[in-house]
Amino acid sequence: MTNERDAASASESARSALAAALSDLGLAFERESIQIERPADTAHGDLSSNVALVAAKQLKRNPRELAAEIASRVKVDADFVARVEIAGPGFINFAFSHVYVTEQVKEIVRLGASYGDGGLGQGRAVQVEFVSANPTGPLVIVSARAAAIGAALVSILRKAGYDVQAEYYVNDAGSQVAKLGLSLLTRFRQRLGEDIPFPEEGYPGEYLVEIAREIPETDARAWLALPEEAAVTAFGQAALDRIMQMIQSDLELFGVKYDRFFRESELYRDGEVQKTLALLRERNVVYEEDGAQWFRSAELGDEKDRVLVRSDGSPTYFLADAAYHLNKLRRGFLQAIDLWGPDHHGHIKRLQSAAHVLGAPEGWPEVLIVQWVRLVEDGKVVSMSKRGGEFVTLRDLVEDVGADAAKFFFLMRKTSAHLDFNLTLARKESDENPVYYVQYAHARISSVVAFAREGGVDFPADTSCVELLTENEEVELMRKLVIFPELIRGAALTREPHFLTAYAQQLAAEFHRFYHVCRIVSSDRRLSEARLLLAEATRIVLAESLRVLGVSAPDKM
RNA sequence: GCGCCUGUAGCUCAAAGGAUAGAGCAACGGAUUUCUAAUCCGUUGGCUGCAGGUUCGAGUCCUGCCAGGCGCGCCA
Repeated sequence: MTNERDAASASESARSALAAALSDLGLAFERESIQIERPADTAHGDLSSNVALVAAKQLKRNPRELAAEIASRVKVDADFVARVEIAGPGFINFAFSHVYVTEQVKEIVRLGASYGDGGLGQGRAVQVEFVSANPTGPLVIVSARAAAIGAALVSILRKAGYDVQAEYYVNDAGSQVAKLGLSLLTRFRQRLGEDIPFPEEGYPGEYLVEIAREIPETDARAWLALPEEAAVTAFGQAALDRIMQMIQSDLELFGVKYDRFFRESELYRDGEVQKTLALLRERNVVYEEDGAQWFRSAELGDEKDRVLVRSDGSPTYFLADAAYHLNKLRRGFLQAIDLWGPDHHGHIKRLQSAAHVLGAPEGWPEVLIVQWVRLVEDGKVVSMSKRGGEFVTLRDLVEDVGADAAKFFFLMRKTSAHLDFNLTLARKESDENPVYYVQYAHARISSVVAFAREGGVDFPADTSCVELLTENEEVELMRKLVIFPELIRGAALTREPHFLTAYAQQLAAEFHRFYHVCRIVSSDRRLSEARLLLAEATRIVLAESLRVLGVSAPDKM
């Protein structure tokens, strides 16, 4: 632990105090079953427990009276808690002491970016696999959302203390490569002036015309001379390589980084697909029917049985996917999170049941469905398909609204919910746009710090002056700062980055309020230094919130 | 037909089973001799799709409807 006195330990302190009070009253209550939560309304204090409400039911007592009795016996650590109060139907509320809150401000300034780093993960390995779009064209909008969410999850989990690997699964095997090859082959022949129709099953996008223009003519002519199947394969590989380059440069443009691009073809090359099939056979979950080999997924909770090997002997995508996940498991990822599109939700059961048969825990891997995105412009839904069979791409979006706004907007909504992306709003560089609102707060602080230094006021070596921060706006801002470690923990546990977009906006709002009411650089030197420290603590937490969301924190705007 | 996701203010969305359901935008009215007005303050706005149930307590969990999206292939 980098920070022993963070808000989590404040909760622990409150829990211990309650447990002692309960046992004082002769009530047997398991310590872990005492719930401590953070009230939605800050008027209800900083921490709250419903233990009296729960106990009252069992004891058939009046909850408020019981709460009063418990509260009167609570002995709290004054370094953490200033007041204990009864409220509502019988909640016991704790208010942080001023000492605790101001100590946290010092702590934030001392720790810098590592404030909020948590021990939740305890260094455990987690893999997050996201986007993994088929390499048959540029990344489209739903992939952009998955990229934003996946990258944010990776950062959040890392901050929460997990050893995280970000991976992209490249489907570079199977029938689509042949389709892609045939498409490029046709485009190349068209480039040579042949008047031939484009295959109906092909990928009609303009990008293949461009690739057909870019590939060296001598190479391509040599491929054309090969037998048809070999020719299609050669063109397919060429298309695949170029498209993966496009995808990687799109991701780079978006500021999303991976630790590994895992190719499906590796699984075939290393015989892992066949080995996986053999393992499933050993477990007696495979049978043959109509010349195909089936997985008994219906017995394992799926709607029906699924084909592993087709009657023509070729393995299905599902078998390869099972092999891929066995590979993940063997790489030691006891936690694996897959982000999939909503059109794949029907695959969750079959994959989890196959993985379970192969030795994974139940419910492994965790699959998060990233719901569809609709683009809205001037109040109307924008069609995602453009001329020539192309779709609005990640690159189009980034060029339109910028990577910061795109990411922030994608992360404002919970992952499982449909998202209407308001292009008109995202384009605006004004106060209506939440991402600028947050970034502006950061820039404003940087500017004020610079101003203060010019005037000879700097961060003091002796930080005890923060005790002077007693104005309402100062206290509210500090209370917002100290919950940051919990937010990281919560976002990591629920796998929901949108907690942090909401938090960043709230924190920015608290700062702006504080700034408006409390002049930072004034003739009172000690107070100026104290406020400068508070501003800096805010800047640190804002910057860190934005960093895990993948959004830049500018010093000037 | 079956399965998954969604339904909250005019719009976009929060609320990890808790207290009077909150923000932003939009609309209207205010605030600056001062460190960034891309800011702040205020007002208006709600039968949380409908009906039951579980619970001390339900927007949240369960059941049934209604509406929208997606899926239900020896495609990936």
